[in-house]
Amino acid sequence: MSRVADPRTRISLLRAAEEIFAKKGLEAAKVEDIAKVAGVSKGAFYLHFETKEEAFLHVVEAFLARCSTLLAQPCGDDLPTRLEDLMELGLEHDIQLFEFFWQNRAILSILNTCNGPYAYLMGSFRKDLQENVKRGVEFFVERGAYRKDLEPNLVATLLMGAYSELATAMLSSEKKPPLRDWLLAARRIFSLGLASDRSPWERQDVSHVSLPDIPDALPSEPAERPRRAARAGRARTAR
Amino acid sequence: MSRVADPRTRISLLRAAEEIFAKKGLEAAKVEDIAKVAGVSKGAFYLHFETKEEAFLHVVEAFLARCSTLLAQPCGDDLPTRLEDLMELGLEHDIQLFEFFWQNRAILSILNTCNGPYAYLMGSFRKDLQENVKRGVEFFVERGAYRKDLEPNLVATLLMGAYSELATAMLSSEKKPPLRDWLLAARRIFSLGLASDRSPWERQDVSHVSLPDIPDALPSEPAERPRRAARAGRARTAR
DNA sequence: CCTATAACTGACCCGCCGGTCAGAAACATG
DNA sequence: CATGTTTCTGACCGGCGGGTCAGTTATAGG
Repeated sequence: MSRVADPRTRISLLRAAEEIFAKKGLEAAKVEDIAKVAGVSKGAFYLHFETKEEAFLHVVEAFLARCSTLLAQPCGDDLPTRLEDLMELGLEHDIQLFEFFWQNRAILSILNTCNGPYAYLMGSFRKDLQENVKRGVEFFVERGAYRKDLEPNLVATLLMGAYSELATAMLSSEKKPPLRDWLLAARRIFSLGLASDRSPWERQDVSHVSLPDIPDALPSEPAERPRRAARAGRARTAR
Repeated sequence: MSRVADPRTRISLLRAAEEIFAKKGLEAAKVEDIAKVAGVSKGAFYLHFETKEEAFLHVVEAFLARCSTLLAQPCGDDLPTRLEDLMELGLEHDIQLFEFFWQNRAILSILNTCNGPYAYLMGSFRKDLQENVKRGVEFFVERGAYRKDLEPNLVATLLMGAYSELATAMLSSEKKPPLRDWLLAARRIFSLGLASDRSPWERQDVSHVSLPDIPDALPSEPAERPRRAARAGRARTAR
């Protein structure tokens, strides 16, 4: 007995939420819009989510969870011993990660819109990353590949910033950039910058790498006037 | 004749706007709160600004304008010729910039809260920076200090990301960090990473540099429940 | 002190949007 | 097909907060 829920409803709601939240941010996103994009009524939305915030958290937290598993560096004992192989492995890991980011770029761009009470989402994400990168740096320092005098937290901050900026550049790009080239070039620069004397990383040509001329490709819509209708006149006086 | 406007009113309104916008973001900030913090009525606010958005733009754009002038690199002809001096000058410039950021950290943190139709603010800021950094890189490449095979846009992206992450770490710190140490360490790493063979930058100890253990010092208030009162029960059913 | 003018106040207005609920529609089962 | 059960609809509610304006207060000038 009883009617069975259309399994596509929930999924299209999540999809739509992803899209609208990414475009407008949490506050400015309207539940009606989400429902409309999903092709159902507002009532249906509230059958699947208690509040707008719950839907938001559902989308974001699910993404963060998937990120966490991906971020877990392969730090077991089956690591190659040769430095070159280690670097190669790291590069592949980077590429895989960025590939994932590209696939989920809509959700990723939501993270930037988390303000005020939801800043902790972005915060935990960063912390996760930072901790991870820091461990990687320490690993290489211990092995003597990176200089001993480096402050792992500082280096991790720089690395994280550089890579997250790369990710941002990717987000604002229409078509998928040459991730391998980008990440290889980045790794080269940091390898040379962090290497200890006895690390034999040679310089190589990466001139074929292309980056959007300037990442001005921000898909900024023509600034649709927000919320309420604009006022008629100017401020009354008082300068 | 006529009453003269209390000159402190406008200023305290701007101050208050800065504070509230930084704390809540544009959407969640309430005009009443701004007025209350400024110690005037809501009506007074609307004597000085046409809309909430206008006040927001006023605060942000004024800051961006000041940034622009600071960002203009000293690329005249009175530049020193020795590479070491050039680096020293660049470092001083970095320090000055970060000092400015520290002084204006409240406004700076507003930029992150610009979403949707106001994303272009952050966008133009980044573009400005990127363009600037890129020119710097090209300058060093031309002089033979950096490798010729580097893609200036890619390098600029990495640099910008690294430094803006540093700035973020600074923002989430209670007391002013040792900017000179941070920036010196960063410059060392990138110098080594970008240098051409014939650049003679020696490695130096920077182990005394300290960075907050992990920048978890995000001043995230205990997640004050946003906007409307929460609902009582759970979502009705539908799984 | 009187008057004109502009700054300032705060109670009020009103549209938007998060959330609700009575009823319609869909489906399973007998 | 009748019946019970659950999904789904969409008109509706309520309150929050941006914006207004009639009235009050401060000041300058006469």
